[in-house]
Amino acid sequence: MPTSTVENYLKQILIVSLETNCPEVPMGKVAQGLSVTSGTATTMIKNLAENGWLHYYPRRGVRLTRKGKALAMNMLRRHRLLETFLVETLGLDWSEIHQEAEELEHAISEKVLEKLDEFLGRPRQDPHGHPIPTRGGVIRRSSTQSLLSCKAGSKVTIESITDQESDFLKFARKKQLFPGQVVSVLSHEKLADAITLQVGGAAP
Amino acid sequence: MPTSTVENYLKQILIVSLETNCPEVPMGKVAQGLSVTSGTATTMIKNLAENGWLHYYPRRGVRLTRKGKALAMNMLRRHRLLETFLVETLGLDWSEIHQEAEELEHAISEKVLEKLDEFLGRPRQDPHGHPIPTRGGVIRRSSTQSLLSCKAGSKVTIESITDQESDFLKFARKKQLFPGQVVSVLSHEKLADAITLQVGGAAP
DNA sequence: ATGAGAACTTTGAGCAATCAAAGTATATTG
DNA sequence: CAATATACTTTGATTGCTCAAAGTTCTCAT
Repeated sequence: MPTSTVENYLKQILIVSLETNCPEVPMGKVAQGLSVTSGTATTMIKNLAENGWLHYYPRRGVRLTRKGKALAMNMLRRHRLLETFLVETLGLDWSEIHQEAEELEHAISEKVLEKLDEFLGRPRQDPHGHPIPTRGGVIRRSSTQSLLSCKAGSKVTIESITDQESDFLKFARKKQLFPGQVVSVLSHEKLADAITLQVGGAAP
Repeated sequence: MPTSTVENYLKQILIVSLETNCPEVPMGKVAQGLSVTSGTATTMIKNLAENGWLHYYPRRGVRLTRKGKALAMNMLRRHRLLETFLVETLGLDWSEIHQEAEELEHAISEKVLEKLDEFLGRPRQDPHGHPIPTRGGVIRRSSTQSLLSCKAGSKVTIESITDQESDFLKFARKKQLFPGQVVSVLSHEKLADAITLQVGGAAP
């Protein structure tokens, strides 16, 4: 039985590799994403490599094995199903579910998870718009692109919100930025790493 | 924040003190109930005493402080609400919910617990017939007595099933022993620590 | 009241996860 | 190419929880 620490490391690595579209993840991203010192990450990663969860390429990074990826996908499934449950069934706020699911995902058994999936009607997406992996660990590759890479003047539909930070989510909700919403890209401020949007279907 | 180990120790002590109707619980019961060696229990208990969760009377036992009892009651509430959810909402089997709730109870936040309570319609009892403590930590003192203490010939209603062991619960269900069921006590076999029952409302 | 056994405590050790700080390799840049 | 900055690893220590085994205290029956 992997500890919940193991589960967290593997999930974090999977998330980064999905985000960057690259299976090899640098140590820095691991440590940062888990809020541990880089020394801690190195020690832990060597341990995970010894147990066959991933390959470790010193000073380069880390890559999940088949076994490691399977577990990480399962964690993502747990997390996203739980988030769906918390919003759909219990009516919790969009901005507060991430932390809750983060805890529960380590405690829920496969059996309860399946019942929950059934109860929720086997949803495909979580409340953020992210795809929920199947029991077999398959995830629908989404063809989304970052808003930052959309040309000024284009009109797009928000598919998902990647940032899970509570304050950002509150901001997003206040500005009516959620999955399904249509926005127009007015202009880019490359220097400020920002863009200006117009929300809703109206022309710019 | 208490660790889940702390939560488990306190809950176990509360359960024994409720069962025996005595606030002071001997070390042996603690170690046994948690499946740890007696040495481990001693070490841990001293630590809990230092942190104000309980009073420790060496070679005599242990007694929860107000603070300790509050947390323990809260754990019982979590456990029983979760069991109710697992049976009522997800349709899990009576005999398998204890272990599931045992894990989840440490991961669920106060906020989610309240939403769950609301969702379930603020139930008073769990599927075993045990009372669910209120948010304030109050428990309805049940006036039940053990079947073993019922006179032969008497006819009683089962209020709750105390033993949570999965095999016993399967047996109980097969024999139709569940909360609400009416049984007649036919005879006592004191030596075998057993009784003979007739199930259902029919006269003996 | 004493000696055996039960119940409990102490001691020494290990494991998993963490940090701070010192050390090493690699990349960047003048 | 050398100097420096960045990224990563090593080392030594700590914390929380656990066990096995040795030691202590208490109880109770003879």
